Amino acid sequence: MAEPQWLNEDELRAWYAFVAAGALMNRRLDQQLKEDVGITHLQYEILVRLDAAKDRELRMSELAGALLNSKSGLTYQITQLEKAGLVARRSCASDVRAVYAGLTDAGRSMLERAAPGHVALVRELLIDVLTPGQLATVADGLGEVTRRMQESEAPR
Amino acid sequence: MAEPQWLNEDELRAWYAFVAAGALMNRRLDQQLKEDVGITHLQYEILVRLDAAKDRELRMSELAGALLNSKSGLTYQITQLEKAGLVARRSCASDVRAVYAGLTDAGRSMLERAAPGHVALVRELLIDVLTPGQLATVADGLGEVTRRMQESEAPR
DNA sequence: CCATCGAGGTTCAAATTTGAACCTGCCGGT
DNA sequence: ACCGGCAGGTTCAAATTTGAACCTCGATGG
Repeated sequence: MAEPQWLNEDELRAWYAFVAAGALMNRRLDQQLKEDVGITHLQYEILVRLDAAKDRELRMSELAGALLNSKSGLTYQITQLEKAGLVARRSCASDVRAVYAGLTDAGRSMLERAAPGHVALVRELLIDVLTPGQLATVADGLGEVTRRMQESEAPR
Repeated sequence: MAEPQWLNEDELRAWYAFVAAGALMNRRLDQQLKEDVGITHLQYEILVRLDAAKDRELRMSELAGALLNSKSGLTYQITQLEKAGLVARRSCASDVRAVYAGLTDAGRSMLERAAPGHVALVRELLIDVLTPGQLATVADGLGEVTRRMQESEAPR
């Protein structure tokens, strides 16, 4: 069998830059959102998806698909958000099993308060650091990376 | 005050590609390493750093700096790795407070077993999906992003 | 119509992560 | 030599995450 194909120096640089940037970015965003408005990055993302959805609501499974965590994790987070009054569960008429999570007015207002600071930080930490060309490359390259991973997703 | 500067379409694409790729990648690597050799990606990274270090050992604080998690998180992981016999703690002669974590022979052997599959997956999911040019851009761009975040690290 | 399979969510226990104390012991200033 | 501050790690409780088991239905093929 062939020797494993180790990463050369450039590949290693790219790999570590990718991993480190992701981790640091997440930490920063979490921190800022927490001290700014008291929610985590994950919760913020949930609110964003709901806000963007038709009627500002989505089924749990749709949310779980868009986000990247497990079903039970989503159940937990939605419960938290519901306790905080930012989201409300509603059962589905046509399918008794299904559950919709909908953004409440408080949730919408939270989003409005959180978004400016969040976006500004994303801009400061990522967008503004890259040239437009680099940004496009990242979008294309990592977009393709993402697409492939989603396709080959081991169906759990 | 100025309207918050929202992200345009390209910026949004880049941002989401970046976030999604990071999350999916981590999930995949964790899965593979776990079912392959029974360690997490984080633990793998710890072993790698130790292996690369002089005398195959590092102080806890050095490790914590290289990795991206909290001090207590590292204590926990090192304890786990020590239970598994992959790492050994050793106290420092010159500074009683300091603790060294060193790779054991079992740890080295684990790394040798884990690395080929891990590297192959990184290659398959990221490296081989990008063109050399894209790879270089990612290394440069995200490298700079990482550097800036580390510099401006709010000293905790 | 009936048995099954599988989808949609939740629950539960176990593993992990985090942040805030908390100990010790190094160090600089007085 | 003595004190206050801080660096290096650990501990502890609380929050989160994960995966497996479970429950309830909807859809499908006989």
